[in-house]
Amino acid sequence: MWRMPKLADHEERRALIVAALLRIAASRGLHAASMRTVAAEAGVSVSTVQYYFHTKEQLLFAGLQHQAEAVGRRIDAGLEASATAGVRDRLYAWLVQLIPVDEQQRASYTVFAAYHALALTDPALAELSYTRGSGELENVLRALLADAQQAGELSSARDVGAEAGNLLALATGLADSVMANMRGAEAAIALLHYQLDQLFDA
Amino acid sequence: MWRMPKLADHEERRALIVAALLRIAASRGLHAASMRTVAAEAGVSVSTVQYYFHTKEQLLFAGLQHQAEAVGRRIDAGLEASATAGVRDRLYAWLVQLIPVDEQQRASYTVFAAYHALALTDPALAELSYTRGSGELENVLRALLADAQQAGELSSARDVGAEAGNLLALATGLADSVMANMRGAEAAIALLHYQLDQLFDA
DNA sequence: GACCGTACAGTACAGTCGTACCATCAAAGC
DNA sequence: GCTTTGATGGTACGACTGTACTGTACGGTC
Repeated sequence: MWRMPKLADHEERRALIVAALLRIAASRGLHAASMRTVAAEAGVSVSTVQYYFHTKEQLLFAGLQHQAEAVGRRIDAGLEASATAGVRDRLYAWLVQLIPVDEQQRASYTVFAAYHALALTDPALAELSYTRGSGELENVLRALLADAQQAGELSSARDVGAEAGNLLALATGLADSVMANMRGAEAAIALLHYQLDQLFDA
Repeated sequence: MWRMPKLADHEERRALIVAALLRIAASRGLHAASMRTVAAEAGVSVSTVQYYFHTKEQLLFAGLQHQAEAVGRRIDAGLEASATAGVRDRLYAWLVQLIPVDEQQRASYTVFAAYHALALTDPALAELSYTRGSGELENVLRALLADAQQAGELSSARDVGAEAGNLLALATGLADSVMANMRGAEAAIALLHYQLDQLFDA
């Protein structure tokens, strides 16, 4: 039996365990993520999970934090990849990251939905998930729209604040509809394109 | 001690227990709804809950069904109340029902979110919640928009199918943002009005 | 008035939960 | 080489879970 080197990398071990937690949450639901199932999925003992996350609450918090950071990174990456494009395309590149197109993004959304539901009845979780950067997303959109307006791409009659809020809500709602199997991801993306056309062509 | 009359009204007793389940789900979360807590909340014994819902799964299903019917009734009522108004106002009356404005609607949304999250990892629940009337909502919207187009209230350049989908997604996303404390219900309603203005004034 | 089915209450059981505790084993410091 | 300490496994405990089983009081039927 191979043994861990003595002074373990705490960051790495915590990441290993959190990854196991998120895999279980995505496949079997957050309610199925117990100390024992997470430990088994990570290939360690329950004591090891306890060692790095003293209580289950801390483990759950770490899972949410990890998830939020991963989503944030993905969105930023999408925006940077289109840094040289026009504002409309940059807006699209940003918003389309919210639509679950592949299995990984569906898994990500599933975990997020579970935490979201939990936060609605758990004040501690709510604070962790909402105060942290929920309004930031809208600010990024607002800045992009303001750029478009200054560049003359967007009619000055539009309210950038309202448009930013509505675009974010639209993308969120479309993501919901895809997860609920109301339509495919391609259909949701087509609807997103349609809305951006209405916004920029008028 | 007062006793139940012998031949009990099954509909009524089931409704009593389901109501207790939904109260717990809204206040403490669906994970806190066990056979014992539901029984205690309903003021009956665990055996009584078992008697009317043989398994916990059946109880959960009944809870979702009850919730879906309640929401459906509320939306229909909002639409009927504005039956004599113009299409734009009817559209608004319909969509605004999705925004959680009072504590009861917040509770309703909390329960729905919990079931939604559960359904993402439970095929049986998913079938019950999605195949049943998720596309119907969009059809109602589409019909309203088609009416508006025929009446000349809405530009014929608009794609009623896309607009219906996007309006529903927008309302869903706005409801999300209100629940996440990103903004108040009034702000969400203002955004909804803004979008309808864009749709009908252009 | 005997009998049967309905509508409960109480309880027991096997399993899982989070967590606390103890043992161990390898590396580091002296 | 011995001791200390970081990292881990194993296990036990009390609480809680869903469900099965048993008992029993009442209403309706004959």
